[in-house]
Amino acid sequence: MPETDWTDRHVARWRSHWVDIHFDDEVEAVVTRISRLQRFLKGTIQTAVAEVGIQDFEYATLHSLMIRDTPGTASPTDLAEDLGVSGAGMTGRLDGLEKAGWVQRNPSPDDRRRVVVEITRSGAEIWRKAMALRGAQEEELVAVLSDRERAQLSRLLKKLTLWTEAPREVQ
Amino acid sequence: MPETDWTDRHVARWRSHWVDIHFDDEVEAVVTRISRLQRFLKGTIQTAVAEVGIQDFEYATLHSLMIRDTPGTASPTDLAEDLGVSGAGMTGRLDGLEKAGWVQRNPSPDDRRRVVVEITRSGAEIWRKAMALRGAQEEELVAVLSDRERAQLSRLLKKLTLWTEAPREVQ
DNA sequence: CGACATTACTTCGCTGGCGAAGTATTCGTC
DNA sequence: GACGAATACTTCGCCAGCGAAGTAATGTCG
Repeated sequence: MPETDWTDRHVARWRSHWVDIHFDDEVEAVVTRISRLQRFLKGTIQTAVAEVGIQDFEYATLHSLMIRDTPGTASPTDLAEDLGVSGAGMTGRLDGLEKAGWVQRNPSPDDRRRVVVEITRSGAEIWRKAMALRGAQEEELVAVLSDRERAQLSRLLKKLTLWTEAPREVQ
Repeated sequence: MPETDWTDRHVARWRSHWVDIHFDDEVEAVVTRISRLQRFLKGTIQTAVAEVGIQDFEYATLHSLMIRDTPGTASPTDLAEDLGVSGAGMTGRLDGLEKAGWVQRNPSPDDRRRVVVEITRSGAEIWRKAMALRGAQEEELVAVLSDRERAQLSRLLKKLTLWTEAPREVQ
């Protein structure tokens, strides 16, 4: 008897209760598993950042600062867009990060409307620590797949992301 | 030249900037793509529920009520656990849903501490409408894969979810 | 050059959600 | 069967984030 995961049980339940609603098992399974994996990953980040004494949204902001083309520096607007938060929300985040000494806000020399956010030494340090913990947990997860499977999964996921990222026609 | 997605560019950027940090490209790619797909799916739900005039967390609560073994009825605690919100948060959500007439709170006959949440006719109706819109968009996404690829992806994802759901040893 | 639109942030009022404390009920056990 | 622990919610005070309005600087174009 093959092992079942939460999603298998979910789909079976659905099948028996909602026979009248149009519903593709395989689609629902893929979508549900992606959601559940993301929930798990969110949990790993949560424990990783808690360990170094930082909050998840603070880590996310530092992370976004570090993974860009100009590592460690960006405008509040860029960060807000990357992280999917509003401008107002980013102002609040930066207030907190600045008070904690993890970033610094400087006026832009070219454009006096602009602000340049820069990560500090201690900000980069705490980010690295959280990164390491988080990375280790992610590797543990993906380690259940062989190299071949990992590449296969990556390829299939990329087919989906390419579609989501493609500019959509406006009807 | 093969097409690149956001994740490819992210990994390449990482490679060039952070050569000193331990980092597995394939792991990062898988994890990042899952996150980005989830973000996309969250967006599709957002537009679907907006169309029927309901908020995402309201939809999620109704959904959780409907997909369980006893469709349409549950305790606040069950719902809170399923949805990953606190008890206090669930009280707030139910207050809103009840005021909108989509659920009803009744005292449990067996245990006077308990509350039985039940979906109303209009609650079930609005849930179905949102479901249909959401389902259509998800099918559109997964349709970029062939049947064979879809099954393959589902199988690989299941390998991961099984691991995440397995009871972990306490060290 | 000057008026109007646009851009880049910040402030403000409000809302969803959290953890802790509170209330009521039921369970366990001596 | 009485008393302390556990369970099931709700209330309370607080915080992150949102949209809208506000402020200041820069573009645009007649």
